[in-house]
Amino acid sequence: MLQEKLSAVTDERMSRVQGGGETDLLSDQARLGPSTAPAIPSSSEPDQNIENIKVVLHERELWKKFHETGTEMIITKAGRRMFPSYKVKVTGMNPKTKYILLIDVVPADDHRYKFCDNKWMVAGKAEPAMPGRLYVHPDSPATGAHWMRQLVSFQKLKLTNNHLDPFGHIILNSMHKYQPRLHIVKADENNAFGSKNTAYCTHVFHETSFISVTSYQNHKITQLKIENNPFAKGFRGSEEGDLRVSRLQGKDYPAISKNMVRQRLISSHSHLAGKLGADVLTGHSQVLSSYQYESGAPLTNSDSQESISTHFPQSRESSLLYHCFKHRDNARHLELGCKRPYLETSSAVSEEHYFRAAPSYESPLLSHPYCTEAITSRQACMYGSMETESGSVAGDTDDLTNSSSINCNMWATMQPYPRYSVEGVPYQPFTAHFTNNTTVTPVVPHPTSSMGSRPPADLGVYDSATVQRGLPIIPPSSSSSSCAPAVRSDQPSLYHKKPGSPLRPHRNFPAYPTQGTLPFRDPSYQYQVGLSNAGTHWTDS
DNA sequence: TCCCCTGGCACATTTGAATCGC
DNA sequence: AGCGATTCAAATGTGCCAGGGG
Repeated sequence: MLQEKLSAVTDERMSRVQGGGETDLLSDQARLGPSTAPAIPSSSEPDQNIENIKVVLHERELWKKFHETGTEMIITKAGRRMFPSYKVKVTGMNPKTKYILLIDVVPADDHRYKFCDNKWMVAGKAEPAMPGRLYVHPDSPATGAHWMRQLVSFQKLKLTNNHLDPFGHIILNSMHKYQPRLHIVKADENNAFGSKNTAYCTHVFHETSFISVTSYQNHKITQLKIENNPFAKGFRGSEEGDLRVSRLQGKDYPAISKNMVRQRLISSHSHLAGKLGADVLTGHSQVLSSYQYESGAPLTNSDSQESISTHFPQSRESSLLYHCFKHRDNARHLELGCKRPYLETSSAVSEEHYFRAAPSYESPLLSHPYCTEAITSRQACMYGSMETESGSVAGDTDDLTNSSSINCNMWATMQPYPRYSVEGVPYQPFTAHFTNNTTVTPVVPHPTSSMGSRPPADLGVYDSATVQRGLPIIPPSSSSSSCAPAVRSDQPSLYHKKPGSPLRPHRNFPAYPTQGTLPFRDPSYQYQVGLSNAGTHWTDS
């Protein structure tokens, strides 16, 4: 359910906020003016409005450094942390209200890239999207006071290229560009997942976009990592960071890494080209910059040969996508929004515990940066078949903390390319995983049935039935009825519907960890199979 | 041949248990 | 017995590189 809610981001109001890396809706409105930023709906509880939450990216300058160079993130089979790590300072929360903070990583476009001539170039069309997953902050759910008390760090988030990753890491394709997004979900006893008052907002910092790689391509990025990452201190010690290599190889002379050679050759050979690239960075790249992305368009230029360095503007105001969504209407809207695309569900599997969401970056959102009350008419599909479970659970959740068994959770959701869903690109199923302390989850998949036989999410598209049950299904090759932009009418469909699509195992989960059976530090511990239902009670952390 | 990925390596940091003293 | 500080080993996180596969 949460997944779907989050996915609904694409179909909901999104606003672009600039400056300071802070998602300040009010200031954004002031900047954008009434035409693009409707006044915030009045509320009887202004302090509790989730739209008042401000998020500031920690170490934004460092992020910008990487961004200007072209951030690369290593992905490995075992999972690799992000560096810089994703940390934010949150303000504006209601100290007593409980929130869930989570991150997903969505494709920035549908291109595959290659590092050529010292810059990133489009190398073709993106491979099928990986199974979408969410990383829920271990402290979730926690009170606003908790989140605001200190920096919120997502440093333990890991990226992997293992399509069958059993640890719940975020699965990405190598040589693809991605954009992390922060979601803040308001959830407490009176406003839990699945409730009609559920509210959440999404924050996107463009500085945090990156290209996933299995080994660093840009030597500058390598150096930045070495210089700034404490774990890479062992590679410091020389200006080029290659002294260690010489030591390791027992050489008396500094070794030149392959990468360095390549970089230097490139730079010397294409000095002019590099200059041109720099111009690109500083020039029209800025033009391409944020708006395209924010508007839901791919960041990359349509020209397949154009350097994507344009996507890493050298300097620009920190811009981010801000999306605020709030359920004020009854659940009917949500249900309608979800059911419509998935009506012809093949109720086949009972893996109804996965959330799927189909967020998109459709431009219409920009034109209506924020509009909470008006959203109900076009609620995105945020709820699958959560009603049943949520309803039954809503009241026995006081023992969330006690029921250590539900420490981790994971669910699938749909993740479309920003605007490609219209073009038939299959949505990615999302699998969120709650880390150890998470006790509240939108849904509770059965450890054995749901996870074990889970369809593959890498190409996942859900039919109407599976969506309601949270079941990923094989993605249709293309579907015009799929995405929000295409169906953005009253019942925006964020999912591709392909009745009869066979279900495929999401991945080969070995034995799904059961609650309390895994060592706390065991990676798999984070990925509890079970997802508690919506409407669970929140406990103070 | 080229590009990309994998696994192993050495080094640094982090974590947590064990120990000690108060 | 309880608490805090310290120590130390294991676990974890890094980038680099050789080698392999498509």
